[in-house]
Amino acid sequence: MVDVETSPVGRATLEDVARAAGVSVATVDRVVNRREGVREKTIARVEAAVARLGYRADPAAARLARNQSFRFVFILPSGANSFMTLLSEQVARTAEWLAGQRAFIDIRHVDVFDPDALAQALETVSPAYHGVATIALDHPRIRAAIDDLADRGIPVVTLVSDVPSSRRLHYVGIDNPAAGRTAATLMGRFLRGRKGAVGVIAGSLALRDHAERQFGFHQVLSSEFPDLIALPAVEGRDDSERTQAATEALLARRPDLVGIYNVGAGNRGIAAALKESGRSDIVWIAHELTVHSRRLLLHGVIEAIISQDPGHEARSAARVLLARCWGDPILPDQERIRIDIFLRDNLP
Amino acid sequence: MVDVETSPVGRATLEDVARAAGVSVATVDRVVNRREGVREKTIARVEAAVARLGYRADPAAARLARNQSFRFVFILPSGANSFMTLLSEQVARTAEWLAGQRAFIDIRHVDVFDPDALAQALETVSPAYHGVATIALDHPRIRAAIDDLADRGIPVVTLVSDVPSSRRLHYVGIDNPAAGRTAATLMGRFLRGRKGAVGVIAGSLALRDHAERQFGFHQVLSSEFPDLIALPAVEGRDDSERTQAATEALLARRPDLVGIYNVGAGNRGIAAALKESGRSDIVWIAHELTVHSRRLLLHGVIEAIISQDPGHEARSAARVLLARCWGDPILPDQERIRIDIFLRDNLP
DNA sequence: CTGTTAGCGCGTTCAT
DNA sequence: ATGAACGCGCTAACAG
Repeated sequence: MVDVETSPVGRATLEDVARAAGVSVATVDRVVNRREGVREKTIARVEAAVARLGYRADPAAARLARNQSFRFVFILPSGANSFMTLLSEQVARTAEWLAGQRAFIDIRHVDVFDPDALAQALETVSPAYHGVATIALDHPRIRAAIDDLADRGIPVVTLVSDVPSSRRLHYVGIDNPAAGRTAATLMGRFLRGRKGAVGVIAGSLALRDHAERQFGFHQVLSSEFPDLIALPAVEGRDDSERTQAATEALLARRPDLVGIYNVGAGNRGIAAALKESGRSDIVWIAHELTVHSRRLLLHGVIEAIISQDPGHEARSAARVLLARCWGDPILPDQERIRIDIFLRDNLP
Repeated sequence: MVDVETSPVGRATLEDVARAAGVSVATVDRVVNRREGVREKTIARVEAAVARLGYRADPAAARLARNQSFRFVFILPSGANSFMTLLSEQVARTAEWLAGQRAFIDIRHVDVFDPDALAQALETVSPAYHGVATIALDHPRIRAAIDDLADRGIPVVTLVSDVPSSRRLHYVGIDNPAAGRTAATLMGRFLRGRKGAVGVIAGSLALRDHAERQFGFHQVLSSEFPDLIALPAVEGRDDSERTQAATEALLARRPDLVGIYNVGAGNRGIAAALKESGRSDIVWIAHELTVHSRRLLLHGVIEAIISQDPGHEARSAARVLLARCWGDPILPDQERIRIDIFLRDNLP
């Protein structure tokens, strides 16, 4: 019981510092918050007192005194697959939480496959908002709309899928090429000793996250697992029926199919096609933990799920926006969204 | 751009409610905080006003007015392997964060392999503390010490390794049997088509987390992968040298060894033994992402790492303790510690 | 340049 | 059973 790190209890207040430095609270406030109009000498005196007393501002009191509130708008896809529904729910929860921090979230839904609709939504964001979070398409008009908001002083956070060339404040989501590589490594390892083709299904390669995953997957599979051939991606529009049709075509075309990597949604369609075909030895890796993918994983139909935590993402987007409004720094560690791998054994 | 969920901006205050209900703020406060001494009729009137205005207390103002601060003590192992060092760092960071919430953390270090030292540390916790977090041993004297603290009104949170039969407030850590099962599934899948023995190395089976992981691993490996034989666990005391010796003995004893599952620390010892033996085809799965295990994973020596996020654990323990002090509910979703799987592709 | 002071929304006496 | 008033630590407007 040596080595006891003890923290001073009972913190110093602005007034304590003022007294110690022989100045008024207003001056201390100016120094602490780096405002204009204080002599160098006074600054030094105050800073010495701050250091000596170990003063740290009480954020609760500051927030109360500042008495501002903020409004953010989250623009989410309306074509609600299970993952997007989860995300919307988590945004709603986050909104409740935020209300306690004097910040408020409005939610708007737009068609994610329609760049014009999204662009228009972004272009018409009311100046009453202090921040925007959205699942963006990487498209020139969207990029312009984001840059425009930035010019108007409204920070934009991209969620789930990034627009790297834009002036968005921050991207909240996983590293999608890495997610694709992760899927490829799992696929290759799970298929050890087998030869054949691996099908890749995406919602749309116009979606940056899907394209990036696909890219990472092909990269690793072709370089590390020469016995496996990753097929060019087919598109299922994140929709069960179309995905089922695409899978059926794939199964018919490739009798040598040993694996399927689904980059997007529509897992129920794949399950149906697979069941119907009777091919039970196909290793299937999917994205996003939802009620459906979870069930398929538990039944051994899906072998692994690569996922991202929608709750973490919603909270992170809100924290980043809020930090920006308060001028606080963000903690990159806490905001980093992990690439989760779920097997049936480590399901939450 | 239909479907716009708009939240009311500009929240109602206690005073607004008081005015609306025709009473004073003190009375509203009594009703809202469920204090004694208000007539049924008045309560009803106030609650109606609360509902009508959608009043929600401002936690910042409440904390400020209450003007209390709390002290917690974290009792951590002194035998610092890399993971424990990471955890200590994260606890220190959390302490900084907490200071902003008017709560303070002291850190104590004790020998984790000595139940008496830990028990004594717990038994002598000063009544000045409002909560304790510790990596506990599951041992009668420890259990008694925890229950004792609970009797004294000091809540205890167990970290990383649980003491389920005690009256601890909460366990912050992963589901260890599930972690073991996860390791087994990965091991079995990665070894598809191969036959042989799989070695299991633990720090000590007296540590509940290690024993549970070992249990889960054996359970799944024996039931799902009949070609693989999980050997009884050998102990390495979470120490590199002893772990190296144990691994060398294992390698010598079992020429049919195809896999190693290390439940605890000491990975550098295993790496040394493996290198020296020249057996490069052994699938090795380890626990906890540290600088060492990370390097081994990147070099392809370790195939997968099962991990838990020490930053999340430290913050979670603090949040749970704080929530208890404030009488706030905890959000199980946010406090659940995930079983992370890292391959070289999804490293943070 | 620096000091004084009135709130911010809620908790908590102390009166009534 | 209810109300008035002060204080928590900080910000901001104004005074000097």
